[in-house]
Amino acid sequence: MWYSCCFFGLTCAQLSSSQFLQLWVFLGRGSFFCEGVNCEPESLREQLIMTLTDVARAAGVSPSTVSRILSGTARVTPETRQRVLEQINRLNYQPNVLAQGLKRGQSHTVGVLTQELDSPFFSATVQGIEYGFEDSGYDPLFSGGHSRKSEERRALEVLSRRRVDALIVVGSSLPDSLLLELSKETVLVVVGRKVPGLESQCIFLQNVLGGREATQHLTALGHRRIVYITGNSIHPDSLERLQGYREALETAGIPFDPNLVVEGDFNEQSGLLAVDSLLTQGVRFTALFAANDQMACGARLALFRRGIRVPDDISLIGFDDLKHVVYAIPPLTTMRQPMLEMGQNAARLTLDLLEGKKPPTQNFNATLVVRESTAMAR
Amino acid sequence: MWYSCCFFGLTCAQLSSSQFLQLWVFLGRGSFFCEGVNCEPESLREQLIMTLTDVARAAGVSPSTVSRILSGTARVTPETRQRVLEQINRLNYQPNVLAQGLKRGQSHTVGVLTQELDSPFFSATVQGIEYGFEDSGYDPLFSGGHSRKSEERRALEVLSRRRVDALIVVGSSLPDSLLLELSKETVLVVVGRKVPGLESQCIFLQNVLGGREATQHLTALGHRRIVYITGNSIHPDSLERLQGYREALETAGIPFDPNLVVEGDFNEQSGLLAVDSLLTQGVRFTALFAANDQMACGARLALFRRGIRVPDDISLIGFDDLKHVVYAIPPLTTMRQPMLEMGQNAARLTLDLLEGKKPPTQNFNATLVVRESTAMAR
DNA sequence: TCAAGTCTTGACAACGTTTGCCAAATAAAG
DNA sequence: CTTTATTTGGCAAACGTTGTCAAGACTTGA
Repeated sequence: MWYSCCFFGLTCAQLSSSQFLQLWVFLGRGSFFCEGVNCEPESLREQLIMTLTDVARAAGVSPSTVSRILSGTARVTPETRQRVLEQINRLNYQPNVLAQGLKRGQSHTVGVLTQELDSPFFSATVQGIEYGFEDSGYDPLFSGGHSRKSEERRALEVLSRRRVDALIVVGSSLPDSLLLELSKETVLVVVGRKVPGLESQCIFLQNVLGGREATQHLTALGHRRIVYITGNSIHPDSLERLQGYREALETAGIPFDPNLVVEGDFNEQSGLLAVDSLLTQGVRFTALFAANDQMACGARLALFRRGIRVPDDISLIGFDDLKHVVYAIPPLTTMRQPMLEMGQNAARLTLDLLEGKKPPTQNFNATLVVRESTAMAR
Repeated sequence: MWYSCCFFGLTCAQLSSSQFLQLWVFLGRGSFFCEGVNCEPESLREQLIMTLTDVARAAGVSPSTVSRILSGTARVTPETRQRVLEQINRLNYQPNVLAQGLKRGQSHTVGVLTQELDSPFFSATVQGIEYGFEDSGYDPLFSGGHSRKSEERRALEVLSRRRVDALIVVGSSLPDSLLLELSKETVLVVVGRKVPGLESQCIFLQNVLGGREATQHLTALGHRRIVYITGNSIHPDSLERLQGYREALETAGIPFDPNLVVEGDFNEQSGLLAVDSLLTQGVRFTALFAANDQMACGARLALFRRGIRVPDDISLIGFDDLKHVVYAIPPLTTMRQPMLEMGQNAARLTLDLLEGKKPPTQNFNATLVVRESTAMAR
């Protein structure tokens, strides 16, 4: 590649890359832009990373002035500002965030601790977070603790080395106590989980309400023997939805039958297994409420394998409203969880907290979306 | 909050947070750790961020020594090393990556430019990338250009401000020319796309092979009227798979019928629409090959709505092998695309490139996974 | 015993910013 | 034409590292 550039009035065309570099080094970066000097902007822009000092030299002012203009805390003549801005543009200057971070003692980065990034559930939340930080000056730095606890601690370490200004924890298997500790050291927001003593910084769903509404939908359709497939049994989401399930049963005057509650782990396979064991045990039921859509899909397949029709024979309702369940066979009735919004809100909350504001806690509710997997009980 | 700490033999219990801080500032950070001094490690560890200088002071050596020990480029007495290591551990020192980056001129960060993070396709790749960088000392920094082009340029800017050492581009709608430019300035790896002149840094799938194999599977089952639902028409993936489709048709001695090729856009809805229009037009076919799983799901629903059975009436094959299609009704036959592996490989390749190695290009092939959505033509 | 090495360590100057402070330069007031 | 405000912009010191250079301390062989 060849560079053509002119300096001190001299025009040197066709410098090789290395010649160019030598010259550059010899003269010092700024020399090319001093008064009377004219340089092919393209080649430079591509080649080198500009610093604030370069800009200053090019505009004939001191670095401080440039810095102040950029940060807005400047009282400068409009014309100086104009000149500097011009050079910034011409040289395509990008401030070095590392240096800024070092000096200011903050990295303008927010660490996001997630579990599996590939779970459809988490990825929606994560995307919401991304959206939420757009144009805020802060960038999210994702670090996955791949649901193993030791990994999560390692991930936390990575984030701390990068001096993140705040932390968003999505789900996570970290104990409440550690999160409480963390919240003392740094700005912390928790998504999809309710940490006692930290409620104002938690973004979570009204799960018992959701569970109740899902079950009510089924009872309203005349179902009385309704199976609930739990998620990972220690997971509060699952427990709370179970609570809602029981409440709805009670208001409908249906006695709670422990045999109709069967354990899953939030994955498809567990939903399939749950239904299988139910069916082989000969348990009778007319509707299924799965603690999430993934298990509902698994359950659906188990029913399909046995030739049981949905919703004609058995009604099925899920939870989350994953993108693809609109195209399930039949399209799945489910409780929509506004994951994108929750993620966005987490970002907003973090930003507010960083600015010292104390915004009010926001409640998120699951909403029933009726599709074709539920029908009147026969 | 109260701190209790002892120094110079004196024990001061119950210092308030501000008193503690005053003392700290007055004595200088290191003072607390000098010989004969004993300090509640917990409160300190939580409270302050340790610097290399703190560690040096605590261990009674110079910062340079600590730095050398950490970077391994040191010849130090074992006992000094021991002493320093002890302090590092005790103070829970985490190096400041920002400062390191500034000094060394590299951030140990790799920018990852993606489109929609919520697409199941991309999220798998992204996770692969994450895995690939684990324990490498480099961290991926994700930045989503939400498939709008202007966004992508903005994202690129963000990454450049953060002085990323390398760039991984996943898909992206950025023009080839720009990628070529970028590859001159920085280490660049492209995933899921083949940029002419940059093949050795591209991780892509042998799409025509995949398309051919998918179609061959159908022809082998006796199908002769096979529909191909394209992806976004300008997308090379879709075009190459079409190419494979045509090749397979030719070897099977089946004439190519343009009426059997119908346009989609990689989303579920377009698959549904495609089948709908085919059916209302009265086009006859016995098998469907969708350019990705999402469209296959859409197609499946369209067939379901019309009471057409899969695979009894019509066979259906997808592409990608998304996680959830194992639980489709019926489980979907598809071409598995090793997205996780490709992501991991992208990370590895980037790492190698950063180290100046020139690893050989790797080929990725889609593999047929037969499930229950395809059957012999009647 | 001394010169010439080897080893271990510390001082110091960067890296690219930001910011407090201070000195010109200008404008306003006497 | 002073004196006093007010603006404007430069100097220099950080921030937490790293790497070069050289100074001591200690060996070694003559």
